[in-house]
Amino acid sequence: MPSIRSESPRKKPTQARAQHTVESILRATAHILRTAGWDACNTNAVAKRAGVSIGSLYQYFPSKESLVTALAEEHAARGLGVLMEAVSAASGGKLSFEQTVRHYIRAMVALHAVDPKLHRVLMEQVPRLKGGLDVMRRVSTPAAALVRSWLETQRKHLRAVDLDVATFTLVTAVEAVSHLQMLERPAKLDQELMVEELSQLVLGYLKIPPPPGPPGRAS
Amino acid sequence: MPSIRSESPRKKPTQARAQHTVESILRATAHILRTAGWDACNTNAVAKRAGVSIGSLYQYFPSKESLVTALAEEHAARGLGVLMEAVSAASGGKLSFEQTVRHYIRAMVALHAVDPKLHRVLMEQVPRLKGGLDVMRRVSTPAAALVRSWLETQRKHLRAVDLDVATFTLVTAVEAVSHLQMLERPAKLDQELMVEELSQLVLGYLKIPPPPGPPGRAS
DNA sequence: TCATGATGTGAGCAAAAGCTCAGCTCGACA
DNA sequence: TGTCGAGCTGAGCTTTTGCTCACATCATGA
Repeated sequence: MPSIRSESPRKKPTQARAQHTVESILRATAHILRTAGWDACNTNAVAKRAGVSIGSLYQYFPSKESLVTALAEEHAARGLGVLMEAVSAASGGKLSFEQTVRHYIRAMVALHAVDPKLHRVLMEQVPRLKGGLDVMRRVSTPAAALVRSWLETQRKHLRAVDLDVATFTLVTAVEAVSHLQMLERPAKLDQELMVEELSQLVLGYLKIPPPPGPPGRAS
Repeated sequence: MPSIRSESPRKKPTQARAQHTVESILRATAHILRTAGWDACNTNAVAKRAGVSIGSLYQYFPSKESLVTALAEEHAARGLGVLMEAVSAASGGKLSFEQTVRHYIRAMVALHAVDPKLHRVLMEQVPRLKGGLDVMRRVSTPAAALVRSWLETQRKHLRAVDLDVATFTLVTAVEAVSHLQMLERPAKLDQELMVEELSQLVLGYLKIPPPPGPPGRAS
């Protein structure tokens, strides 16, 4: 394993044939990561599954890491796209605060349902690859900004919170819970219930608490 | 990399000298994982850092995986111990519901502060190792049971929730948020604030909501 | 003191996997 | 029909690394 050997930028595919080759390679990588896991994902196996020679693979991806990173980038872009779509769909002003939260959460839960196994492998392995942290940041930063700026417009519904802190807490919690739910699929906990629970979690955290008094509570 | 070659149980150390060897090996493994990461953690490097020969390492750990798994087991046991301690410390009946939640969360946040880098590597890599999922389960199952059984005693403070679902949601969210906070250390978000935010998150999710009416809220 | 088993050593084997390169095919264009 | 370059091939080189084994050393009980 010669670690970092060549970091020269490889040629970009121009002809349709080459586009197809690159696409096959990425699809094969995703398939192997999803079904056989990180350890089984070596460049020879990817090339074989893609139906191209190992040499072709290295024509477009200078290293194994760059291959996985490229796949992660694609995966991340898709995720960010879903979030942006959800935001613009909810920005008509027709939905209440509560309804909007539920809408976002439903989008996130649905996103995690798409390809949870691949998502897991990428989340676990990409951060330690060269450039992997950048890939992660290129999604998480705008995603957080999107959430934060929405929260900003909803100040009147919120208790006194620091928006940065609240964004961090909410994004992390929603991501983690919906991710793990997809992987472990606990009995009783289907997607729709998950949306409900996460909405409770988020709303309970954000909403203005009632003045203490009447409602039955002890201590 | 001969994958699975020998799975024979290796001898358990009996003399003090051997105990020390085993301990050195585990400490070296932890050190390398923490400071140099998963890729740098090969058996030769571990042996070198531990100051023992590679042969000695294989006398006690039949494979690289068993070595990491053993470390994970130790790490996990420590974590479960902290939780159990927190539960017994809070079981005097002197603390209110809110105070107890805060007490648990403080313990969890403190736990994640101990060795976050190592924790991250183990959480990311152990699940895919042979027997790794069992190690994870041997902590997460009793931990969840502990939380669940406490919630059960607090029914009168809770809104109508399925305890299994609530346990899953809370444990996952608290773990993920405190873990990520330690790794990213966002400005503004110190440990004490984290405890506060997570307590808000958990209490907002669990507590009986107020009857709709007077308190200022829109929509 | 000696025997015996536990413990420690490290050169080196073998397999895995990243990656190269010399030469091939294919297709667009003149 | 010929040229030229983009694209494709796969045997095999090289490095890494998990792991073995023949031998040395240590500790303990008789």
